[in-house]
Amino acid sequence: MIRTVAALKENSVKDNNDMPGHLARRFQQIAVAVFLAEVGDAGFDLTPVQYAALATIKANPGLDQVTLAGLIAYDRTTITGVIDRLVQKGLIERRASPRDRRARELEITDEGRRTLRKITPAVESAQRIMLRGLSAKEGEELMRLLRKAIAAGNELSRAPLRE
Amino acid sequence: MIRTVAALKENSVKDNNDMPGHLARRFQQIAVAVFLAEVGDAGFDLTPVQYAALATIKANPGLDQVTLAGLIAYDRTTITGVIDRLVQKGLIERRASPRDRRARELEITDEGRRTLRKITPAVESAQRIMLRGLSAKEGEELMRLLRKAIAAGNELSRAPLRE
DNA sequence: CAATATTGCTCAGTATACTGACTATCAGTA
DNA sequence: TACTGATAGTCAGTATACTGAGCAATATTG
Repeated sequence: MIRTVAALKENSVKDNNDMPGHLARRFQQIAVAVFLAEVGDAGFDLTPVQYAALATIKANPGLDQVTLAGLIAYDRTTITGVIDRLVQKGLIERRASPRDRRARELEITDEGRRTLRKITPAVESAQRIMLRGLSAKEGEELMRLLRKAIAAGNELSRAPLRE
Repeated sequence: MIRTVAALKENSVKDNNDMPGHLARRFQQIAVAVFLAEVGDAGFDLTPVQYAALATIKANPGLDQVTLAGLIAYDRTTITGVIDRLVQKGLIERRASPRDRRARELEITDEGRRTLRKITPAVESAQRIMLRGLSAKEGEELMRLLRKAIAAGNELSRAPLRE
């Protein structure tokens, strides 16, 4: 099918399916739904955002909130609530940093470690399901293109990735 | 770099960059930021979601909320607020349907039409910017793969696309 | 070392998204 | 026609995201 601006009806808007922004929203919507379904079926109550935060805290013990936000590209005002909920679920601990009294150090708890371990199969299953329409090669290509587009646009959002 | 499960450190989680769900979130985040920046610079205050709704209402005069939601894959509980805001901005009108007293008919106003026309360059510019890291061919391929993955996962979210 | 700038975090407000429940209405059928 | 089920829309509650503002503490600099 021809999909160029010239081919569109006069006065008409580009079809949603030609808008990368719309496709991004739609794919993300499905990705979240699949994640929640798989994780929920496995008996856990954790969102994709909470999972990424938890996994990153485990991999970087004692990191502060801003660093965590940078590692997963969350806004610093968003991370506050995410951490609140992880603390409330007993999966992490938040305590004042001894070196910088502005900062809070984050640490995973044993319960958090246990949850992370048991939840992993469901998370991996979810990643497979959200790509189920694609061949393995296509899935890899999709991820490659997303990574490339994201790298080029990193600084355009308020919450860029910081290594 | 080798990116297989077997190659990961024991006990470690997959890298975020290997998670299609994470990449989806990140790309969408950038897409929204770029859209708001371009549209804002052009002097308009419209979100991606509001834009898609407005464009779809224009293309389908008199449609009801559920049909609109289906055409752009929004949840029916989300569309209520989106429409509220479009009405409040004077871009659309919502009135009771004469045929079905449960339903509301949606119609674009002249102001909405004018806005849509003037905003289009900014919207198209935004779509280009969010793909600026990719060649034209890669951009097309990314959209193709997203469309394919979305088609296969359409029924997995609460708000599937309905033609 | 005092003034200034920057940083870490939080908060209030707004806008998607979704869950689950509810009302009003409509459609199909016994 | 009375009953049943489905549908259109809304609402309350929760969880991302972001804007913009603000406080406290640290870093920088004249």
